[in-house]
Amino acid sequence: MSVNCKDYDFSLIEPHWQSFWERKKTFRAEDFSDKPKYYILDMYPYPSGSGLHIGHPEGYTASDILARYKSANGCNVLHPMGWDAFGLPAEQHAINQGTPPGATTAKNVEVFRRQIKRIGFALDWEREINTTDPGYYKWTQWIFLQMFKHGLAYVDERPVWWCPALKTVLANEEVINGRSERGDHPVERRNLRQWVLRITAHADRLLDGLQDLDWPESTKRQQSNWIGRSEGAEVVFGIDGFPDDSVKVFTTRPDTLFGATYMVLAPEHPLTAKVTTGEFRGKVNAYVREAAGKSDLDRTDLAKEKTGVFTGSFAINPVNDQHIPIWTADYVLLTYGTGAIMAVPAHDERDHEFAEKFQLPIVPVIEPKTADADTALPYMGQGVMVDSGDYTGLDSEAGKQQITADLESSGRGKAAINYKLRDWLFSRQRYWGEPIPIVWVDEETYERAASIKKGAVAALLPKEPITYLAEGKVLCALPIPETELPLELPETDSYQPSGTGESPLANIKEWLDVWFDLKTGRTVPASEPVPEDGNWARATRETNTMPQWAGSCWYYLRYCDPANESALIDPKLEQYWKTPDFYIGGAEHAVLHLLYARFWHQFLYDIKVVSEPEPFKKLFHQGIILGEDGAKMSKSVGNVVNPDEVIDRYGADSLRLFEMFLGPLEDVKPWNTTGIDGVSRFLRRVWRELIDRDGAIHGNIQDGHTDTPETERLLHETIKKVTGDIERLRFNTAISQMMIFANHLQKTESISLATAKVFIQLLAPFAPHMCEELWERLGENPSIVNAPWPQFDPAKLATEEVRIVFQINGKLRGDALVPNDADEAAVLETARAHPRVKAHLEGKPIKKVIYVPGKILNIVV
RNA sequence: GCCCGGGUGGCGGAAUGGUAGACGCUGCGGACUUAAAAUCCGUUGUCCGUAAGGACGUGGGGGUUCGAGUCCCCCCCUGGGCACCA
Repeated sequence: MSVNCKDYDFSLIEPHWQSFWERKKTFRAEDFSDKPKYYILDMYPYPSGSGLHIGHPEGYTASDILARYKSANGCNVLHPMGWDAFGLPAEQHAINQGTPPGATTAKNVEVFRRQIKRIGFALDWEREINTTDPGYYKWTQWIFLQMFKHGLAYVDERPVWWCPALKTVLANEEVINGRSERGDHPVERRNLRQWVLRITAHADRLLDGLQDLDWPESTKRQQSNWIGRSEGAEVVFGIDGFPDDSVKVFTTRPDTLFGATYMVLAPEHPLTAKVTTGEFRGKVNAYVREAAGKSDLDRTDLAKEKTGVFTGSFAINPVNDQHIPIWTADYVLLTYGTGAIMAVPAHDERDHEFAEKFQLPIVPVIEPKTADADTALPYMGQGVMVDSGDYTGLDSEAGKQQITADLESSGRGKAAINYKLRDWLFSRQRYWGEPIPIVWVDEETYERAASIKKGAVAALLPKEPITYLAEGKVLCALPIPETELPLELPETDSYQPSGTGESPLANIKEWLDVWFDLKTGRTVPASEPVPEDGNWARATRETNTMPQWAGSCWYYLRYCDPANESALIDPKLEQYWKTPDFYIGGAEHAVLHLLYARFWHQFLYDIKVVSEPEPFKKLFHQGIILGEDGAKMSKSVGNVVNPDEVIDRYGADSLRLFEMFLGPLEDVKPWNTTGIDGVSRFLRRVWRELIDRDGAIHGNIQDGHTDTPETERLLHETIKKVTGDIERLRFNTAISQMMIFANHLQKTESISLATAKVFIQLLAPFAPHMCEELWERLGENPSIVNAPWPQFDPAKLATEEVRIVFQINGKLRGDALVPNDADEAAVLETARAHPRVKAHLEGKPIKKVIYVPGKILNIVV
């Protein structure tokens, strides 16, 4: 039923059709439909307290246009929405205001849902998910347990970013220039017990898998750089005076081994203290202490000037037995390679800078091959080896192979590959995250649990126990099996961090200390008596929670089977929906989310939960919308545009249309308040052309009317252009074309009803509310979504005459209409008759004529 | 420093090597109106010219081509990512 209004009153039309779609479940995705499936995924939002901002509807509108277009093309479209709702802000709100994070989150989600529904997206709301629902995070925990079982999760005491203000540990990626990403507080290094995921085990697969993905090249390159694979060799150096020790270094240039004039150990390298000789001990100790106190920021960004001290010892170069001094310097990182380098100042920039400063010898061993090459040192390119013993004269590439092979056969080295990628620090000392489903027991208890045949706990144990040393006692990790999941967050009144590096959960004693059934994994508070049946032992729960990335690593799978209580996803549904066919979201997730999710997906592939090796075949990044002043929108600058206000004033269809009309989807572009008047005018004009002042079909729209050839051609041009532009996500030019058609409509006496309907169909994915209303008023049954997408007829695009442009020496001098099939001679004749062309040809012999049929005739004189 | 993008009217932007500036905004002039809003018509790259027309014009400099915003080389500016990764 259409809306009772005569004018284009979006405030009535939009809510009407939104409720129609909801009642009729218009956008419900049908499991196992015979239609081809098309799965469109938006990066789901974090429901912040400030509500939807103008950037959200950009990507969502783009995916929505595609969803509606695919539906009209006969696809069974899955287009879901959900909430990435764990995270620090709700917890900080709890600390400040005392409101439980769950309550804050629920409220924020409600606001987001209402705001998103107001924009009229073709979403299947029955599949809505929320990462903080126990029914959802049960499976996040389940995946963690599988990783635990397969040896991909481990515990390590390691230096991490500690933020004193937030009283929590941050991941590398949450630290920007030595300050916390959230809150901008200073951070420092501290050693803490952490859960770590072995993402490095997937380094090669994560790199190789990129190849076949239809992703923006820059995003692939960013991931590839992040993984940072480099090939080279590990070389073993002896140490003079320490016959039982040796130092391994990693180098990508084994061909420069003869140019190694000193060695550097990272200050934290275990051998640094050991090889330091008496007279240098004081200096070295002081240097190491100082380095330990420095943040990575100080060690990298600010340390333009290289520092370091000599240890007093000498390393022995395996290729020529040369003794070279061993230094320690903080430009060598413990966490990359072996934490030690051979320094080749003639062929490495950093080593060169260091050698110059400390007056260490610089020995060139590679000569550029081309004569005109820059011979200044350091020379980092390839070339011919010189002063390199038996290898002298070899090409550096060949020398690399040869030296590596020789080192390998003499046991003094081997080919090696290194990555910049580090294992993923996976624990957070926070309340508002998924609890890690682990309890800690002593060694003896662990043995008991491991020995229980057919025990749910024993079935999840990794090959090697995960242990750590606490106050002299070894503690072992036992999993809480699936039957006991979800492990829900306990309720509490205090969300304050413990301040000791442990999460607020550590303060909840009743939850923390339990009796644990070593067979089934059941738990009972330790304050209660031990249950009589079972294999009970005392245990302490893990208090760390998972990082916010966890939930988003697999959410796209859950949309396919959101309510399943017995599996993450039903295999049959996984087979049907597979992975998203199209994924859209911000480029800020180019590395982290997209890399972590790929890692989890690859793991799920290995354990046969999913059947495709990669989660996101096709990816697109929408650009950021800036404030009207060209600056990033921010509350403090006061240039934030609120979508609710835009909808109040112009309607959701205008908002959608304008977000798409601003410019290319992938571009960063400024908002423009007056610009929205243009698209709003366009919509009102379309309405007025089709609907009379009394609300009925306009008199100019006539059933059975024969359109002029011009109208017909323009209609088919528009079908072609809009269709092609949607396929290529070029929505701004699709809208331009529809504006051109509307402008024509206005200048045309009458058009057929059929033509009007086709035009409305083209516009419907962009402005769905108004088009549903018009569709019905033109006599069709809703929903317009179900009408098959219009096809253009190439025959209708052809014209009998074409405009040929005349150029003389490449300069435009006129044009004329010529018959379609005119040959060069005929066109040239027409051109020569053209007064302006004639004037420019006066007295000049024609040297050459270039004729491009249908386009141009260029006369060279 | 390294790796990616991007520089086109007053503004957002459009242009398979073939009419640069589509479409929209703004500005200006006009119609309708008592008035306003809304709507409609015209106009809007720069310079010369009354006009017809001409010259110039896609960050700068060179090149390829009958023809370059588009392809090649050098440079400048700008946005993003990484940053002592051996």
